Amino acid sequence: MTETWVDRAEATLAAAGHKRGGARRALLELLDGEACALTAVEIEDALRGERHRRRGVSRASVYRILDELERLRLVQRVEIGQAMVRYERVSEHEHHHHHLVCDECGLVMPFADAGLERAIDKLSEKVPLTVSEHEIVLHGACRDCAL
Amino acid sequence: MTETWVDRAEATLAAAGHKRGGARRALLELLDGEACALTAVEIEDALRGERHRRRGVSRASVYRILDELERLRLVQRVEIGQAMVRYERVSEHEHHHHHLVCDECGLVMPFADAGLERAIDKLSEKVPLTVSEHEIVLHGACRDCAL
DNA sequence: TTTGATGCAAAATGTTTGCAAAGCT
DNA sequence: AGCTTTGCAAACATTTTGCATCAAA
Repeated sequence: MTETWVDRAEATLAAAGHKRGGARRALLELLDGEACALTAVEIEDALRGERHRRRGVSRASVYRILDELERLRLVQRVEIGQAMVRYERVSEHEHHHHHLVCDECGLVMPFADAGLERAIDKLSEKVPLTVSEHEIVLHGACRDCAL
Repeated sequence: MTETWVDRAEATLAAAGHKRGGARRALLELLDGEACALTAVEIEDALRGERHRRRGVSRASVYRILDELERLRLVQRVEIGQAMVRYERVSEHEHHHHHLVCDECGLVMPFADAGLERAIDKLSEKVPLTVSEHEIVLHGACRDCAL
């Protein structure tokens, strides 16, 4: 891969008429390194922590930036029934995935399944809605909690 | 069907040691008549409106009652990315269904698909989680909004 | 030097809790 | 009577907004 997600995001933002900004850059870099969905508070905390020489970003900015990234389809909202919304980057190359949620401890894991995607795609054409996205969440108990 | 959902709910509640109450009864009757998921506020408003000679129920009670009904698996939470949680009754007889959401106008519609359920059930066994429930949401534009 | 980006604080929204009054058994 | 249920208001948590300041082009 020659273009990182951060690069694509920056390009998309520029094309949409945005100037650059340190807070947004830090947030993009954080999301690029995350495998799965984070909440706004988790993002804020991760950015405040000094690891990776990142700068702190105010919560309002976290929300504003995520909102704009979502509008540009660079991140997607993931709702998994935990009161808080989660966000994760949308990658062009990687496989689309969904989420497993442990209702005991709150653990969130990604999963992907080609058969399921096929079933959803086929279904999407038969439904009274022009489908643009779909979200699947499996709830249950993770291995640790199921003991 | 000889037993309504309201009857089953009342019986389940009684078995769990609950006394009867007018607010809960009104809420049960409302949910029984609803085809799809409602938010707490929609429930409160529907109950305040005098149609069906229903009584008003305070918002705190709406939440408390829904919470208990969810614990008893009489209603289920539905999260469809609209900031508010929705609730709908769980029927033993009717087919399990999922949701279509119009991101333009907020319309929520139910749908069911046996093939999809099969795919999910099969998948549920292969995943590192003891799956108890699943939720599928298709987002897009409804017929009116897609014009 | 104009326009967008950001931080801070206040406000708005959705949900939960504490407590006293009312209702069920 | 002794318990649960309910309403009201206050508390809470998350998200959004207003406004002044700062930074990019």
